[in-house]
Amino acid sequence: MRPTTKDLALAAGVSLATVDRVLNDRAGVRKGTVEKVNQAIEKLGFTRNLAAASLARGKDYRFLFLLPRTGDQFLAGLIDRIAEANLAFAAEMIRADVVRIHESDPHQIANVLGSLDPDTIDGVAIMAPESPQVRDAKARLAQRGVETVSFIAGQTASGSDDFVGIDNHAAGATAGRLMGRFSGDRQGKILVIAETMYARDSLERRLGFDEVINADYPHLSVLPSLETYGDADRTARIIRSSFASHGTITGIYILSAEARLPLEIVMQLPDPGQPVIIAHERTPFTEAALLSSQIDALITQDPGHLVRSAIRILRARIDRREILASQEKIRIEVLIKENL
Amino acid sequence: MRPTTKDLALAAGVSLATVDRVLNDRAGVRKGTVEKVNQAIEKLGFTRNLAAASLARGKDYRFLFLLPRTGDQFLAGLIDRIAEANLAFAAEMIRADVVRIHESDPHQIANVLGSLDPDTIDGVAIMAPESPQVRDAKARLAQRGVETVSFIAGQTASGSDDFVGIDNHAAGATAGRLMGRFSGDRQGKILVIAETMYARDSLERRLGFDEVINADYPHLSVLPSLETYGDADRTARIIRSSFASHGTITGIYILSAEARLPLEIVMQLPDPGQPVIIAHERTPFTEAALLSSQIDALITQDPGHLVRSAIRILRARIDRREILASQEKIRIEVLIKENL
DNA sequence: CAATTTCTGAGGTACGCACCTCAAATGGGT
DNA sequence: ACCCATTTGAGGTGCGTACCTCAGAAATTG
Repeated sequence: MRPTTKDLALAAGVSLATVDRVLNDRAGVRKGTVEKVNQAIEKLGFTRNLAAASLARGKDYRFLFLLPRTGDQFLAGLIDRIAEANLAFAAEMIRADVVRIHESDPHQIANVLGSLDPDTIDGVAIMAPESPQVRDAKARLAQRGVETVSFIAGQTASGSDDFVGIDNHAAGATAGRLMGRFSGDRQGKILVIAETMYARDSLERRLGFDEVINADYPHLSVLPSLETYGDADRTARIIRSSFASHGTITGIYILSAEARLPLEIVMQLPDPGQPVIIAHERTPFTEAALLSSQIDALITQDPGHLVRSAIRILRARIDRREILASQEKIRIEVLIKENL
Repeated sequence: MRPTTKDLALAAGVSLATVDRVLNDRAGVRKGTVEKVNQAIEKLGFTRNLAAASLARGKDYRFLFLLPRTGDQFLAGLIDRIAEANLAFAAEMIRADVVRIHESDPHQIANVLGSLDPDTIDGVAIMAPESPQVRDAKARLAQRGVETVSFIAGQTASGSDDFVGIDNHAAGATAGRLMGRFSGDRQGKILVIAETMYARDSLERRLGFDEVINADYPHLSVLPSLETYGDADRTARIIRSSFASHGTITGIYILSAEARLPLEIVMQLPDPGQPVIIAHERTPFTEAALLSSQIDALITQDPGHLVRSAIRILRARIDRREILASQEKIRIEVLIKENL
C-alpha cells in the first residue's frame, strides 16, 4: 500500500496538520520540523495521491487555443486533435476550446488576449506570429495569472518551454538535406514556395534549407521564395511564370503548413520535368500525394502531440509542477512513402 | 460546474444507487431505467470524475516490463525511460518494474510469466520473440486476470492492440528507400548485418528492405544477412571477410536495435569506401555517428513513447476503457543529421 | 390473489487530501 | 520565571465516486 499523509505524520512524529503545512508550503512551521517531515517523505517514498489531491482541491483547467481564422487541411487536423484531446483529458478536469483570430492582425489578437477572464480561463496556446502587441498582452495575462504558450508559430527564445513546436531552422535544414541527397548529381534550380515570408517560421525554414544546400550541394541553386498569400490565382500565376522563365527546375520545396494549393498547381503543370518535391505537414492531401509518389518527402510535426503537449505544459505550469521534458520535445519527422 | 452523479440522479428521477449501478454496469436495473439514466448522461454531458473514481476505488496499477538480459545502449535507454515513466505516472497510481529474461529461452520466460501473482501484478509488457510457450503462458495469464502486451518484439496480428512497437516490414522498407535514394546511381552491393535472423522482427525488416531495393534499385544487390550473435570477435571476422571477398560495398544496413558493435568495426576498416550506412535506433553511439556523418540515416522508434504507450494500453484494458488510438501508434522515425 | 423473485431507493462509509478553526504547547527573550 | 509570539495539535468539512446493506416497491409466477 502506498503511504498516505497519515503514515507520514506518524513517521515524522507530527500531526496531520503539520504534514499538510509542509506538503503545501504553508507558513508557520519551524525549519527543523519541516526537515523531519521531509525525511519521512524520503524514507517512506511518499507521493501525493494526485487523484485525491485534485479531488480535494476541486480544480478544473480551462484552456484556449487561439488559431488562425484562415487555413486549410492542416488547421482542420489541428482542430480535430483538440477535440480529441478534450475527450482524452476530460477525466483530468481539463477542457480546451478554440478561438479563431486574424493571425496577421496583432491588434485584434492582443484585444482577444486582453479580454480573457482569469476566472474562466487558466491558460492559452497562441498560434500567431510574434509581435510587440502580442508580447505585451501575454505579459499582462501572466500578471493576471493566466499561463500562455506560443503554439507552432511565433517561438521566442529557443530552448524555452514557452514554445510548443519544432525547431524551424532544423526543419528547413532537414528538407535541404533530403533535397540534396534525393537530387543525385542533377544540376538545376530549386523553387521555394511559401504562403508568406512575413512569418518567422518561414524565414527560419528557408534559412536552414539554404544553409545545407549552399554548403553541400553547390550544383543546386535555390530561387527566391515565391509567396502565395494563400490566393489560388496568384499562386497559379507565379508558379507558372517561374517554370516558364527559369530553365530546368529540379526541386520544389513548399515550406508552409498548407501545401495543397501550390501542390495542386504544380501537379497540373504541362511539363514539370521530374522535380524532387518536399513539403511540410501531413494532411489527407499530402499523404495521398506521397503515396502516389507525386511528392518525395514530407517534413512533419505530429498535431496530436502538439496539442497534448501544449495542454500538459500549461497544466504543469499552473500546478507549478515539472514537466517530463523528453515527452514534450516535438520531433521533426521525416515521412516518405514507406513510413507513412 | 461539471454535473455530478447527484445531478444525474435528480435529472433521471432515480436514486444515486441506481445511477451508480448503471454507470458501473452492475446488474439489477431495468432496461427502461438504464435508458433514462443514459439519456440524463447525454443531456447533462456527464463525465465521470476520474479523480474521484480512482480515489473511491483505491486501485493502483502494478506493471512489469520483461526485458532481455543481454543488450547494449538501446536497452539501457529503454530502462531509463521506464524509470522516467515511473515518475510521470506516479500521480496516477501506476508503478512499473523491470524483470530481465533470457530472450532466447521461451521456457524460462513462460516460467516467469507463470509465477506472476495476479494480486501483485496487473499487467506485463513482454519483449521477447514469439513462441508457443510464451503464447500459452500469456493465455493463462489472461485467464487469471493479468493483462499482457507484446513489446517491441514478437508482434502477432498486425493492427491488433496487443503489440506496442513499429511495423517492422515498413521500417525495413523505409531503410530500403533511403538506401536506394541516398546511393544515387552508384552500382554495388549492400551488406546487411543483424544480431540474429531468428527473430521475426529482423526477418520482416529484411523483407521490407529487399522489396524496395529489388523493385526500384536494380543496380544494387543485397547480400545475405550477416549474423553477429552479439559477439565482438565473430562480428569483426565476418564483416572483414565480407569486405574482402565482395567487391565494392556501397551500402550497409544494420537492422538490429544494437548497432554499436558492428558500426565500430565498420568504422575501423582500413578502406571501407564511402558506403551509405543506415542503422536502427537512437543511442548515444548512433547519435554521435550520425552527427559526425559516419552514418547517413537512422530508422528509430521513440523508447519513451513505447514505454508510456505500453503502460497506457495496459491500464486502459484493465479499466475496460478505450484508448486514444492516434496517441498509441508508434511512428517509424527517420533521423538524419539535421533533425536529430 | 398470494407468494416469489427481481428491481429500486435511501442511506451510510470509505478513499486521500486540502483547507479551515481554535486551542494548546513550545521556545525565546527578558 | 514570566510573557508573548510562534509553532503545533486536534478535529472538522468537503470533494465525487464506489460499494455495501437493508428495506420497500414492482413485476412475475403459479
